[in-house]
Amino acid sequence: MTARTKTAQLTTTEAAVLGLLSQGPRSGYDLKKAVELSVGYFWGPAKSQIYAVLPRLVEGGLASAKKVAQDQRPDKSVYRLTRAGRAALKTWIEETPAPPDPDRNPLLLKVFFGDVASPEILAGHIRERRLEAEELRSYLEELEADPARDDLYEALTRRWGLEYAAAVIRWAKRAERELARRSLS
Amino acid sequence: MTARTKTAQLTTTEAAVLGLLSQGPRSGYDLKKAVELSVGYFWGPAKSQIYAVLPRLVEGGLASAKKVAQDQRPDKSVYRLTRAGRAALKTWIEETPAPPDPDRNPLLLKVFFGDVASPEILAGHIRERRLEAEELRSYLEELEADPARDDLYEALTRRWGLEYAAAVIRWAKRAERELARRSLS
DNA sequence: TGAATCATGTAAACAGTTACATGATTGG
DNA sequence: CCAATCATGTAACTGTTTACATGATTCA
Repeated sequence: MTARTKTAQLTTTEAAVLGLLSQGPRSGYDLKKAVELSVGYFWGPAKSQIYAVLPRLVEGGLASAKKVAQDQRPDKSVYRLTRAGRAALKTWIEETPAPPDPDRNPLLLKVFFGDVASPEILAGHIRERRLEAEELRSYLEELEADPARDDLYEALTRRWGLEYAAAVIRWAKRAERELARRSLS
Repeated sequence: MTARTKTAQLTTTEAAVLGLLSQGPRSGYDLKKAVELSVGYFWGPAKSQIYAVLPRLVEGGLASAKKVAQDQRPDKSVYRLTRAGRAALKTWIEETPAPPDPDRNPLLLKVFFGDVASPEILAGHIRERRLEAEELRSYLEELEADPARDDLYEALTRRWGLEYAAAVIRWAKRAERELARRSLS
């Protein structure tokens, strides 16, 4: 009675890996790269976890592994999505409830208790967050210009990123201004 | 050589609890309530964790505990921020780097791999996220109307919430529209 | 020569959640 | 009478991260 992995639902990272495998077979190493280039800004697991997840998927029949010998490169294992894997991904997308958002936001916690600290330093943290958002924005705008990427679902995620970045930037600018005023008085 | 807790830096939940204690002494139970009414929408630890954190803070000298006997109510322990606690909170706010944002967003992962699933169901998930955001918005707008709450730092966090909610709503409306179109074809 | 890339993993720790446990008092 | 509130905690688990480990090859 080795029933177990059967209906056990996926972790988010497992789902992310299945999702990436749905775009084609990849090794753990490839997956790590693929994460950085696509879902990285809203889902970025450590590489050790990718390697931990893969055998679990194989065990559950959601992916298959094939050892590929290479010369002048270390051997690698290439993983491929199975039909069961695709079905599991579909179920995860459709049925697993996504936790409500906004979730945990440590920066906001700093702001909320900001009167305990120096307004200048706090403004510095906010400024850094704004710079990050500005970088994200230009990265996403570059992607947007690329005509190879006009898939609806990619566009939707990208536009969330842009919407989010715009919100951060607008908020941060105002907050920086007001904290600067507070510093003076 | 029992050096240990000294410079060990705070977890985010510890910082959150110290922050709430900076507003006055409270019991674990009070803290749980206070979380819900203030930082709850961007930091909401389980009550079991609040109870776990409190003795740790006392051990580290960041808070002090006093048992209060009550009649017709269970006894309680009331915690008070110490001077060291306030200093630790300040250090956390000023020096602990906040992880970059956007962070983990499972809904976005669903959208990104959306072509594996049904557009109607996906649109449903997005709609739910929008409804959550609309609720958050009206909650925060209510707070904004309350003249007792015109503290700068509270206002800054509240405005982030409003900015965020607006971004979600705008994004979701468009996404829902486009997915509906996709469903038809 | 030395850093970066390719390639895979293990071990230990960590922050946090869920479920479980108990029991009195108040208010509808 | 029953649900909610008051009040505190433990035990088990989960998902994830960080640090450690190894070693070949390519390129500046």
